[in-house]
Amino acid sequence: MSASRPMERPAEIFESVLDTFHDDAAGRRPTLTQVAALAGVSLKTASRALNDEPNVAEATGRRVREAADKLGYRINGIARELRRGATSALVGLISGDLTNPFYSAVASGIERELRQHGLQLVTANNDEDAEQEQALVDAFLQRRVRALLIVPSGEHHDYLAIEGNRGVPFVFLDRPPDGLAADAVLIDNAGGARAAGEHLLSKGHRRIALVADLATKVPQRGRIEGFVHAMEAAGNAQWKPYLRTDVHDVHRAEETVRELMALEPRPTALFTTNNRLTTGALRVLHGQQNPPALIGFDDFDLADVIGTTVVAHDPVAMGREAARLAHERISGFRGPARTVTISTTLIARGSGERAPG
Amino acid sequence: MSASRPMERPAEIFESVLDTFHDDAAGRRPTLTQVAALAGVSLKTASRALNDEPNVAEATGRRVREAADKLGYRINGIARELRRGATSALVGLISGDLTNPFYSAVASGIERELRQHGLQLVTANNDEDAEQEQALVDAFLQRRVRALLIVPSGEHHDYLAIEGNRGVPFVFLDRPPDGLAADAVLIDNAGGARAAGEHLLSKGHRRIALVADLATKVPQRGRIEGFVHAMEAAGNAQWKPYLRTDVHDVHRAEETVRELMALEPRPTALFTTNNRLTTGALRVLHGQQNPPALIGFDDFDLADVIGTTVVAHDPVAMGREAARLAHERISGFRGPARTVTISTTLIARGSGERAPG
DNA sequence: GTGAAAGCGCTAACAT
DNA sequence: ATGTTAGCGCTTTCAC
Repeated sequence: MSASRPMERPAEIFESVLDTFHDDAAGRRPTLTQVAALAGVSLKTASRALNDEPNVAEATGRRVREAADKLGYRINGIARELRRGATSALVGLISGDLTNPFYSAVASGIERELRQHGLQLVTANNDEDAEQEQALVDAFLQRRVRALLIVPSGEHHDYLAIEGNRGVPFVFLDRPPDGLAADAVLIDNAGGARAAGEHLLSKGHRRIALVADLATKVPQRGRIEGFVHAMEAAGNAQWKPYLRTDVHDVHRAEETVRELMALEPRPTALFTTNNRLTTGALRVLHGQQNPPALIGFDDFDLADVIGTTVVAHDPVAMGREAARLAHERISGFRGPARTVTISTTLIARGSGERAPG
Repeated sequence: MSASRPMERPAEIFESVLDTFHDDAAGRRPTLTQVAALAGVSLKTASRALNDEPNVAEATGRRVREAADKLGYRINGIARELRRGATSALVGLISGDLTNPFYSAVASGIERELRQHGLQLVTANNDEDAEQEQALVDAFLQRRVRALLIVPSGEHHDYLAIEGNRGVPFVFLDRPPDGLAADAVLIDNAGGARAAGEHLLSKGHRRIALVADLATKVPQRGRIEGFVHAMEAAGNAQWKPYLRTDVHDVHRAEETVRELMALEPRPTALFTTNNRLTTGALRVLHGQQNPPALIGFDDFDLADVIGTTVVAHDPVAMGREAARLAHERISGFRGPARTVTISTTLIARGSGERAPG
């Protein structure tokens, strides 16, 4: 996997490839004018025939269609879009890497919903980098996408405010917009985390470790706060030495869990605040005799087989809802910004039900 | 796990963006002509300035850029593309649903590689349906994608032959093109499956069950044949009563494995030919006392934790290679169709090393 | 260094 | 029922 190059500006991004285009005459496609000529009709009649517009004689229509087939004609969507108002049938999604099942599930939900409305999804990876994200937003807007769905990496989104005004709807997923009013689809992070905390408390745990990702991200903060809330409501302070935040990848998660388990006294339970961290914890804990209890935020494949208790939610539904909100805007809805909250469910599979010590 | 109803946000927040559309033409973006007018220069000079072309006076350039900023101008990529030859910077990918980690990993590899070259990925889901696939190909060609990457569902691809000739490169992933010559990136299915068979034989297994997906698909046939080849080379025929094909989803896989394990005598080992089927097998076998040996084709997340022996390959690399082939065609390469084969590795993690009975 | 005119391939408006 | 004319917003001649 090659390292990413220094960031290009969007204007350049789309030029670099066009420069490499040598041979144009060879691959030039037939135009509507040529179809019309072959069929012996005017441009507009050919257009009418191929678009199934009224007022075309049966025989004329057939002749045009035959000519089109013969030439291998395919309508030029770019020209059509320019003429129809320079706005495409594309909807952009900017998110993290699709190898993360959360993002790919979201993308899948979006794609399915958009398809219902004849819209097409264009995906791009922000590499969890705010600058890259902004460049992609620029690139998409140049492309005249109909809407922009963002699982934001950057914290401040006020640079988007002007765009929202000009009629390109934005929908934020997972993290709320900051600096502008826009539609959003969020997870009930605090509620899910509180449920996890309460569940562990109810099994008698007190020394509960919290392993969290970057505390700068709003969803992570929500999960941390929800957990803390549960602890405080129960008057439990014994978890405090076991708080670990800013654990951002699987490797660091493994290290962190290993360190936690080496403490005296060691925690009797773990709560990991996303799928990556849960994976790391499982790698360390699996096969250990007398492992601590474990609850992970985010459901994952084979969690049932491994027996991992999780705070589950539905990322495909998130994508679907986001696409629905976007489509309503595209269709002309002009109301105030809306927020859809995706609920969470605690699924007990064993790991979260182990008793302390 | 359903979405709650949209909620409205506090009144202070939504005064800003979404309900202000009373100016000139509601959502219409400023054009280069307007920028030029504001800067007091001609259309062409504005174009030159914003595209960093030579022959623009320092001061003129600055004036134009200021005007563009002031108006919130963003170049209209559609108009540019039309003028430059009606071909976009988009590359299409048609595959199965992205919730399948194989497809999302492939998509991720493609996206990363394309980005290096200033190309953007557009994804679409064929729903494993040949008709849907053909419709998507049509849609993408109308969009004037620069290349089309396909993990095909349909068996016959001769309907693409005309297009390939017209300069839109196709790259097939996972399944070879049928009916036309085109680049392809394939997995060494037969080799990987043979290795799995030999591995199980070497541990002393003879009654080995083969659980395969739709035998109509070429990759599945390759895996079945590779396995059979290993059995025949070893002079083993005892596997034959345990052959099960056309098992297409997790649920059927569970049923099938359950049925196999109820046979007398029961098989001492299982080989499942893709990630879905392996998942199904694991659901049935996990926690069983004295489970059969198991090898799965396709690596998967947490296979190390569960201890599942797999025939691994690198789907991200598949995507990367496919994008590379496509980019070379886009850049003018005109040679004959090429095929890249992705190798497989057997990763022993325990489940494939269990001895018979 | 700058500008005027032409036209990419299509559709909308207004003929006929 | 069909044709003519005019652009969509930009880049490409070619002129100054």
